[in-house]
Amino acid sequence: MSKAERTRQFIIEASAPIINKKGMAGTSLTDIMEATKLAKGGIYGNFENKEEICKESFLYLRSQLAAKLNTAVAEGKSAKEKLFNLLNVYANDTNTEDGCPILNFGAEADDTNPAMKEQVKKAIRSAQNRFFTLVEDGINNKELSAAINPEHFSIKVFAMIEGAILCRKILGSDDQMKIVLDSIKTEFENYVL
Amino acid sequence: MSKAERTRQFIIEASAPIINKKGMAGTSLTDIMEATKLAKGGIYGNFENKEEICKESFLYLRSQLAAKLNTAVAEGKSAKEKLFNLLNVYANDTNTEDGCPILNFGAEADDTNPAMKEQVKKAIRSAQNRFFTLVEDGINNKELSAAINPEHFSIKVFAMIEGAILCRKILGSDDQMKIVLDSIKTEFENYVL
DNA sequence: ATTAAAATAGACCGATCGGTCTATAAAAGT
DNA sequence: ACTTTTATAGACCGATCGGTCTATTTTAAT
Repeated sequence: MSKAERTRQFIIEASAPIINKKGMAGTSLTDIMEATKLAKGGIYGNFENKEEICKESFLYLRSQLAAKLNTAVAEGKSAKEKLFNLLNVYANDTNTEDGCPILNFGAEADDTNPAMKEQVKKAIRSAQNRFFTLVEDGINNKELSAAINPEHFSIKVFAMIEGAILCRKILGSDDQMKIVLDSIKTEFENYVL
Repeated sequence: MSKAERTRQFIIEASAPIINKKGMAGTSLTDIMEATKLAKGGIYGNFENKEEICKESFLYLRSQLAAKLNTAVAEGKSAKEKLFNLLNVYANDTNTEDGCPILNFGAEADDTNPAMKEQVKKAIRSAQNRFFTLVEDGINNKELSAAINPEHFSIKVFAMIEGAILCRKILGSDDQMKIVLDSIKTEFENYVL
């Protein structure tokens, strides 16, 4: 990895949490310069513009979270264990400390930034697909009743979790997240054979 | 209503949809001047600063949506009808065309604007309470089984709808919203006596 | 160690930001 | 109709915005 590549990566990792917190429009280059202790030249030698930093920051946050979620699933031995592990990642608020990047970037990008919106779209599909595959595999393995609809379940669960993340941030409490996750678990249990 | 009061209200109504779309940081005074066809003096004669415009815009959007939702509930004759009417408001995307203000303002305000965050908190509580009261009344009226937990139900439903609004905006499709709302209806039916 | 290439600092740019102030215009009270 | 009060236009402000460019430093190849 060349110096520039390392610097580029360093800038992304330093900027991502700030942009996730303050938003794309709300984060200035000064913020990024302070976080990286780099001057303008150091930043713009590695990125074309601020938007590129935002995009790469989102992709970084997304991949970081995805890695945790995928590991959680992989470590589960049964469909139930996989789902519960997965939900527990969301339950642990240090994993989405500054809020879910899908929610943060999505809410800002929807009407203003089509390229970003497209990236968020991919992230949503991928997150939902993680639930979908888990359930579908469970059915195929005869671990789960065929009565569960993988598509509907994955959509509902993802929506509920995103909503709960919003509530957690604004209300400043885990209570509702716990209720939501417990309810998902309870419903899921009905389909475990 | 004095001229100033009317102008103030006019500014709010013209600004609210823009701020809801582009965000607080993303909306400039130039945007507001263009939308209102007013000069700086006209704006700042009626508001102390941009933040006040943002706050009032949120309150306006919130009350507009709340009015629709409350009407929907009021027009229902049974608990079931009330809930279904309520859900149908969310289903109709013209009502949350530029996204739910709770989601838009909440995602932006959480880490940067404590005063705004407080307003969003109230809005969440109020939205959840609408579901809660509806269910509780239904139980008291013997319309609903006491097996339904009003608190859990209201939290789950609110979270799911907010998540579905996000998905609708980003995915550009109503499909997931429909699935979510249908699923809420189906679950609710289990408790209708 | 020397040199060629790559990467960074930071002065600088025009544009735009939110916000102020005064002179004018529009309302409203008499 | 006249006057006083209120409200708005728009020039103006310093600060900050994202971004460029060159001089210098750092890295890496020889």
